[in-house]
Amino acid sequence: MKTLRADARRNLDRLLEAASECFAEGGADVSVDEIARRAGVGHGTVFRRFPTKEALLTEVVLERIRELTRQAEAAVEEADAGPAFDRFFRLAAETYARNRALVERFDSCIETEEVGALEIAVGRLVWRAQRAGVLRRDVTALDVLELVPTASRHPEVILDGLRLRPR
Amino acid sequence: MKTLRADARRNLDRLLEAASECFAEGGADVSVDEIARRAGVGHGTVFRRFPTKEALLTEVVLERIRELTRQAEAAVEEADAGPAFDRFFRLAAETYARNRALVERFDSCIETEEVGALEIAVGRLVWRAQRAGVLRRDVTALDVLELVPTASRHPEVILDGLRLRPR
DNA sequence: CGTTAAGTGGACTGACCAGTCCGCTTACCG
DNA sequence: CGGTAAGCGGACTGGTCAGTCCACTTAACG
Repeated sequence: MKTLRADARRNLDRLLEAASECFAEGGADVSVDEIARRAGVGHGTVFRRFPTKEALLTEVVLERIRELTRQAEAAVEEADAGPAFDRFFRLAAETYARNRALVERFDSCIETEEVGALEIAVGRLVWRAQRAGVLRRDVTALDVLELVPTASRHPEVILDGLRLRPR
Repeated sequence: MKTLRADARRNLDRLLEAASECFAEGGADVSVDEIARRAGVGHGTVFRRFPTKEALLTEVVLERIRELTRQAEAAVEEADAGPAFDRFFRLAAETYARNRALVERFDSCIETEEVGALEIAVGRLVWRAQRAGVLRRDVTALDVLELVPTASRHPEVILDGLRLRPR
């Protein structure tokens, strides 16, 4: 993306901000008009930056996924594998709880680089926790990611279910 | 509802059948036209039986909930509380997995008699399992029902999380 | 400044959809 | 049968929404 004029840059930032809020609160069904209004621009402006509403939605969802990836990568650096996994898991659950669009559209992003990177990072977390004997052996990074959405309401139950049972 | 003419009765049955399939497969967003087409009736017919699309959707979802209630009530009669709970839980998870509309609309039915009856039946199952020492004490019937949707993909993890940990 | 290309926003289009209406059809009952 | 009310379905309406277009505005640069 080449350099934008200053006003265009400002509008794009406000647009992404507004879209992020709207999709988080109302899910994928909020109208482009609604988003444009919240950003304080005309809705024609939305379509100059993004060819379709879907493209805008995808960009917003991918940004959330990139954030999760950063969190997972940070957790991998922590000393203690068990708590590191727990912390990431709870944090991811909160992120999902605050982003309806993320829940609704995660699946349609499965094939993207971004989700690939997230899976790798979470895979490391999972591997370390299993190695440390605090996580069941039969779950993969993808399983963990699939469990995250529910975990916002019942984190203790899910985390208990994920822990390795002492014999 | 007074007695319908034979053809009207037949159309109503086909309509409910078609609506059930459509909402299960495509969620709440399938159009009334689509449902009418699948039922082999004109869409005007839909609106003579149900004042709004929402009313039809609610009827379909409530029927699924009544089925779950019957299953829960049957499970309460079983001798062994632990397996009875497990079986119901897995069965409910499958029902959710096959019905998008049920997942999307369960919450909006929370105040209905039907969900009340389901909560009571599941409450009995929960109580018996807790009494038998195989289910954690800190979950309610509503918690269990909230966990069901995820359980279609990872039943072992969720069920393990729900089990009482031996000290 | 003045020029100009980049940017803007709102009017417009076409598609879709829930819900209404009414002239035609048909099951039912005497 | 034949009369009739119940039932039917498709044309129609009004509203919403994604996406296009173009006359106007403005940032950027010499």
